[in-house]
Amino acid sequence: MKGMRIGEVTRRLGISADTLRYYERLGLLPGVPRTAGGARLYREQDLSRLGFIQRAKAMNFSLEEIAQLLEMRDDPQHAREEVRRLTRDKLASVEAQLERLDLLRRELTLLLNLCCRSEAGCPILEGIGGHEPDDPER
Amino acid sequence: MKGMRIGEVTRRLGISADTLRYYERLGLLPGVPRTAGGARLYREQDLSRLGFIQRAKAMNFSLEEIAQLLEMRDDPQHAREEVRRLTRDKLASVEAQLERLDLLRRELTLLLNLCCRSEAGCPILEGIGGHEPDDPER
DNA sequence: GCTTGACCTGGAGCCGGCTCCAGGGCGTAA
DNA sequence: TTACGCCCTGGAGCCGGCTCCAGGTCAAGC
Repeated sequence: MKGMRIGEVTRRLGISADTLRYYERLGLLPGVPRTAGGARLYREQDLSRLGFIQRAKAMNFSLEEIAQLLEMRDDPQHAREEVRRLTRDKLASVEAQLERLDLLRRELTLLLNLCCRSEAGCPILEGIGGHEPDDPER
Repeated sequence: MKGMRIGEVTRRLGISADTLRYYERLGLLPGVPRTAGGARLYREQDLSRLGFIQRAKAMNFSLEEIAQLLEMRDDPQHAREEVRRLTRDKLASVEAQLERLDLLRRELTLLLNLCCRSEAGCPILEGIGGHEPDDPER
């Protein structure tokens, strides 16, 4: 047995067959051999590559970025600086997103706390809206 | 003058005319009056509604959620519980996202630090990949 | 009357990342 | 031989939130 078929891979890695074929079309997974009948036969290195893709995805890298990382993985000699740059950029964007979300969290928390204390009106709607709702009578 | 035309609104709020019409199609902005010639005439309450939409968007509410918030804003009597539920849900999802991102930030930071110290190999690629890259020779 | 600019409409296109489908082939078992 | 399950392909559809386009109307200025 020189490899496993696509159904086996979906069972092992939890990636759908459609997605596996999609990755191949994108060029993320080149050179997967076939049976005489045309079925894909994934080798160990193909599974390893797919694992890499899954972990990079879990780190919020896009498929395009993952394609770059894979290129570097295939040729690590001249890659270190680039990998670091990509990683630094990703870290920066993650940190920016964290900051935005943290601000958002504080605002939402504040609104909820206000809402618990308020007797009349809805502080959440007012908090978002600034002022009174539309008055259709005027 | 009973209102401003769409170009004026885009200048004031920074929302494109296409987007304004799109919001109207979605039902977020009903009942905008027209000139005899068919041009939209936005009133104060329409601008206020658009401001509400912008702020809710900045709080990561989707347009669908914003539609619900607007309904409640239009009828605040029976809305408080629902607004609070929506806000609580949003807060929960923001917190979950924050947690994921914070983990990610720590992993990326760790990889970058490793990379600065390492002499051979690329700890980032190895960190994502687990083990050796594909060997095309075998 | 003509040009210019702002506006209108319905519909298509874009992004990323899948997901689904029709219509076929391959291989094994009964 | 027929049925079944797995696999193949190219292409379309989906999500949200716009964005763009062609072709038309309206209003003001010269």
